[in-house]
Amino acid sequence: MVMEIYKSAEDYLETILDLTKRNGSVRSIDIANERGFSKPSVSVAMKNLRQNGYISVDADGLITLEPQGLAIAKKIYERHVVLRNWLISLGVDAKVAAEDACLIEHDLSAESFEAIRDFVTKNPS
Amino acid sequence: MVMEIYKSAEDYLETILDLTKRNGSVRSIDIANERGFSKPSVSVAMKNLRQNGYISVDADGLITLEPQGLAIAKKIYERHVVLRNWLISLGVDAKVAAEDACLIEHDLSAESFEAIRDFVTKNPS
DNA sequence: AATATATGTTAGCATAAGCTAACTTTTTTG
DNA sequence: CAAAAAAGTTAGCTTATGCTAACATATATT
Repeated sequence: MVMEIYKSAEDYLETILDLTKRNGSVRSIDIANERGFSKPSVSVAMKNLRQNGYISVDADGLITLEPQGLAIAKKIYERHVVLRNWLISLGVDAKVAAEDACLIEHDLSAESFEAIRDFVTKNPS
Repeated sequence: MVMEIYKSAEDYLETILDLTKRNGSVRSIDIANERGFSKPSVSVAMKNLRQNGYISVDADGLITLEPQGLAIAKKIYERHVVLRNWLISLGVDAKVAAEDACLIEHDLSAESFEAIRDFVTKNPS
């Protein structure tokens, strides 16, 4: 059975990567605070990610990205950065650009994303 | 109470506008065939759109966009066209561009959409 | 006219993803 | 050390949006 990865899972993995970079370590409560979700919502989401091998959680509750989870997190993170920078280059406010990047970073096909990335690369703002 | 309009509702309204342009008239079954949804799914969705004043349905089952519904349909349709053309101008395959436009046309803020529209207008492919 | 097909509806189910309430467990602090 | 605070979990609810099964109604064909 092929495990499908959902938008919310992608977002959680991206958030874990982001918080790891910023704070050095991540636990459920940090994700809840960062995203504005309740503790139970994050708890259940982490349980799913753990059961599917995307993350591991040590005895102290510290969350680590497993290789498969890290790969997804990096992919979404790259998309986020590229899309945000591209919108900013078109004159969109940085905060709005970041929000919109969050909303579309999951949906774009690889083909479209790569076309945008190439465009941004060739037309630096 | 402010009625919130959901992505699926926006998509249905856009589909109704599209089919009206293409075929002259629309009924539930046309939408089901066009979108690949079951008849009951469309039936329930049309009931909601009707109850919220977005569409009307005559005795023969022909669907008409009411002013509020038409406004939303046009908005999403314009977004679709602009986003699709923009992706095509970046070298994305037309079919993929249309699919991706469908996925992101609901999420973009007005600010980002207008920035893209301006860019496309000033840089015709 | 009778049967077959097409269309529409209702009821009930599934799933993703959030929530609160209530609980346990762990950590901190006075 | 005892009490309080913080963190995590479980159970059960909600909502959007799709589905199938079963039925009703309308249209078309023999």
